[in-house]
Amino acid sequence: MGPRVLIVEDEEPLTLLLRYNLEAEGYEVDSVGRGDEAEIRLREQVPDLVLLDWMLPGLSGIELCRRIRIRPETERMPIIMLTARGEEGDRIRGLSTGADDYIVKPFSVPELLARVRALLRRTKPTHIATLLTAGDMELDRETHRVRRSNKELHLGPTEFRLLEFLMTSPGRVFTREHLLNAVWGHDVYIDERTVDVHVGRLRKAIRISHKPDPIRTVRGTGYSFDETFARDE
Amino acid sequence: MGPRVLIVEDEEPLTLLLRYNLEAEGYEVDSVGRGDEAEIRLREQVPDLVLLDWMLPGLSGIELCRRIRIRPETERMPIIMLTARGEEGDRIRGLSTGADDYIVKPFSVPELLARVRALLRRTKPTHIATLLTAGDMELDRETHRVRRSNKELHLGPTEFRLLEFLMTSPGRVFTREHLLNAVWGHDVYIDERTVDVHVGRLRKAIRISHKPDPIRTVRGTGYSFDETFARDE
DNA sequence: AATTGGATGACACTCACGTGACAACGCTCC
DNA sequence: GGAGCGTTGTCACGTGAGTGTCATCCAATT
Repeated sequence: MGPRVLIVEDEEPLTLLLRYNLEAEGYEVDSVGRGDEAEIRLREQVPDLVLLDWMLPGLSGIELCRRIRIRPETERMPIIMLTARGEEGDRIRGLSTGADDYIVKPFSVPELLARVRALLRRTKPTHIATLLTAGDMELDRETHRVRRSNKELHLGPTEFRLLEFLMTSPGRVFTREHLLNAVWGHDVYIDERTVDVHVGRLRKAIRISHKPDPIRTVRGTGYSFDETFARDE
Repeated sequence: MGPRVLIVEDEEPLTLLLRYNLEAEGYEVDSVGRGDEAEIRLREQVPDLVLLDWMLPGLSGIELCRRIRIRPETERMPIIMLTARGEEGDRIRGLSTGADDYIVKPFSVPELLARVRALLRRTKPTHIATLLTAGDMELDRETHRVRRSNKELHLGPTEFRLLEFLMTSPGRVFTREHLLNAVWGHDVYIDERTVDVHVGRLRKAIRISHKPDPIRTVRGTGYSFDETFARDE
């Protein structure tokens, strides 16, 4: 059983997105929509990490954070704050209240997952795959390096996250909408065709002469990392 | 007993189409035609998912959605909005009063079912078949791949949906009208003969020498995926 | 044989995807 | 500060796969 994560967030779609991706990574996910509910839940069970929204009904994130730190059982439990853009000043207050990390909405899924992993590595050194590999491709989350046939490749940040996300579910086809949510952020307004462009750039970046293209276009639907790619080697 | 789905839709034929196909997938289906009725029904029983039309008599979909999110019992219940073309796009996503997903009419049945499955996978991880298989044929919904005798086949989007739909109810005969509704969309105006052409293309695409044709023509009625096909192997 | 309904090849047309170009932005380094 | 560089989102354009319709041919049914 993986590490337990509690999501405290009132925005339902965001909660689902997070839950889905965390579970896909092997976490045990629980979630509540209100600050006071969260407090009760935390009395029942202490998770390994909490994702805490800044603005909450019932009990504000910052206040909840303070209370968590007071109780001895939850004193050292890692907390990641989710803050909306524009609350810049609040960041510092959030951290000073005792959050271990914060992340600004909108954020990409890989970015969040990276922070979760980073925090859990400190407290719960359960081994979580840091190296994604398929065929002659290798993606190291920790060092942010991508190799193909032991040749180092240069990818932009977005291309890296895109490849990272695709490689976590080889074979699975994602719509452009899904990719925008996962790679760019959960409520950014970006043209869907932009995904095409980045896929194109990614393809170009990982292209090696006489080697097959690992990214598959599914006409009318979206893209996927070709799961047969490794076998074709 | 499968997951329970509530349909809130005033267009009777569409309701029937949805009910029919959802039940074929093993869902427990209930339906109401008015927004205010839906609210009452939801007080009696909370389903696992709601399909909600945007425009409704009695109480608009958007208002109903808001109210659903207010009540604690239905706060986290997945909602899929059915919207007419023209109100589409990011507006709804932005305006979204809490729907988890939306789908634009006209939509195909496989498309809708895919979204229903996706949402229920998160909240109710009851195992739902992602792989359709019959004889030497294999259709993977997740990777969008079709194999026959372990040989990868190439199908266009429409052919894929057509085969997917036929394979979910092996042996059952569908009229052209039914197929148009299910595969193309519930109110597209397309010549019925077009179905013939696509069936022909599908047949050609899945043809392998000396293997039987899995698609059966029922003269005067329509087509079906041959349920004896698997046994003929 | 006549009639009805289905199969199929041809064709025009649409539309989704790939790609190069470009402006805006944020960096770093003088 | 300003110049240079890399990255990003959008657009325009070209191309080819996919789609719908039709005419013709073929098979089944009467």
